[in-house]
Amino acid sequence: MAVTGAQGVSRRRGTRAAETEARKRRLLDAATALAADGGYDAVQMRDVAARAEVALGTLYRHYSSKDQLLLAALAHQAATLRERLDQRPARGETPAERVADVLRRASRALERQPRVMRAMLTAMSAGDDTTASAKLDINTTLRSIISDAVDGERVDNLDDVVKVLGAVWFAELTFWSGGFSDATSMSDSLARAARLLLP
Amino acid sequence: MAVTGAQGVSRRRGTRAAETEARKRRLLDAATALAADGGYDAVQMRDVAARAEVALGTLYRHYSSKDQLLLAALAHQAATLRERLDQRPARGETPAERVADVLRRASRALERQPRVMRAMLTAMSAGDDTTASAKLDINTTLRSIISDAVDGERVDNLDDVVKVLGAVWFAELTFWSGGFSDATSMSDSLARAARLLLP
DNA sequence: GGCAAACCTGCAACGCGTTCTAGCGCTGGA
DNA sequence: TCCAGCGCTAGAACGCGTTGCAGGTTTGCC
Repeated sequence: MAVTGAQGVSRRRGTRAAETEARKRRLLDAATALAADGGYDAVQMRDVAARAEVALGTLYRHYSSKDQLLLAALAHQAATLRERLDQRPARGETPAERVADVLRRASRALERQPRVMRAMLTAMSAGDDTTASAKLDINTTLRSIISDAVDGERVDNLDDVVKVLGAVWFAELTFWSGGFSDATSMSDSLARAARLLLP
Repeated sequence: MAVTGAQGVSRRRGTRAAETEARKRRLLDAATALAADGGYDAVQMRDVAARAEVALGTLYRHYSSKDQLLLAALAHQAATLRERLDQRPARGETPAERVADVLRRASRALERQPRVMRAMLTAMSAGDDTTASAKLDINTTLRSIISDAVDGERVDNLDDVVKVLGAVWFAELTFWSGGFSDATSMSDSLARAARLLLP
């Protein structure tokens, strides 16, 4: 009687490794769905596991903490964003305009699912050492999005500029997620910063 | 027998209101001391209360959550920093140099008690709505420190520049506290940002 | 076929933030 | 002078992240 649920269901579905992948996917989906409803607090590990039809221990086998779980989901979102932006490159004459355009589009995506992103950002800014590499990864993706938008033109100190813009982006996201600043003023700040730093 | 501890001790110390203030102070001190030893995790509400010789309920009466407590401690530190900087104004010929100088000094202070500041930053970036005003407050103090350093000189878009520098500062602090970037590279990034943005 | 290792499941248990209860003493106003 | 109410204390209790345990099943290697 012990083993019925997931394994029974997926008995004929594929290889063991594929099932494991599917389980991890379900876990990320479940976390995202719960975050969409009630934000960070609503992402409760027992619920995530239940919704993904997976045992709690298995959840912890794949994602060693709640923050790791949410960061993995965030990394997935960031990658998706990057792909979408790759397909429709930024518009604008100058680098500053293009960067502002990209960041504005990104902000628009946030507004659609504010709770989700807030939950993930909460995980992002938790000061846990063990999540450092996940965070670095996400940060790299964000920077690459910016530097793609600058594109073509030669810009002095490009790396530094991108770093500063990445920092501003991150800070604005955190402020927004902390509740004092709406998405509009977030885009505005980013656009202003881009104008200050880029031709 | 129930009421002996704190009240007994402070029986002759002062007015009721003064005792309350003293208790709040002890709570902040206890939180800071525990943070100095073991960081965020070591700041356990029961321990804070015990060390301050105050009942747990009283701790919660004054600071309605662990994050509020740490943010109050952080606000106190920020105010102290500001005073110290007021007494010894920033050095440097240009605004950029002065800003870099101030931020470097601030970073130095962090290195002295890294765990404390990391614990407080963890609280700062937790996405809790109820702490928004405390965070805003701290942010205002940090910005005022920057804009004092720019001083005198007329700078275009001063407000925007200060906002960007504040954002970079915050982001760098978070990265540092997250474990990937040491205090030195934090000052460097800040100096570079100042140079990009200021004459 | 046999066996160890890797994965899962269900479930109990622990730690710590937070809340709640009951009771006591001081203080300020009627 | 008496009493309402606030601020405090001790301590129990609740919720949720996290860990541990005792099985079962699958897979890869001999």
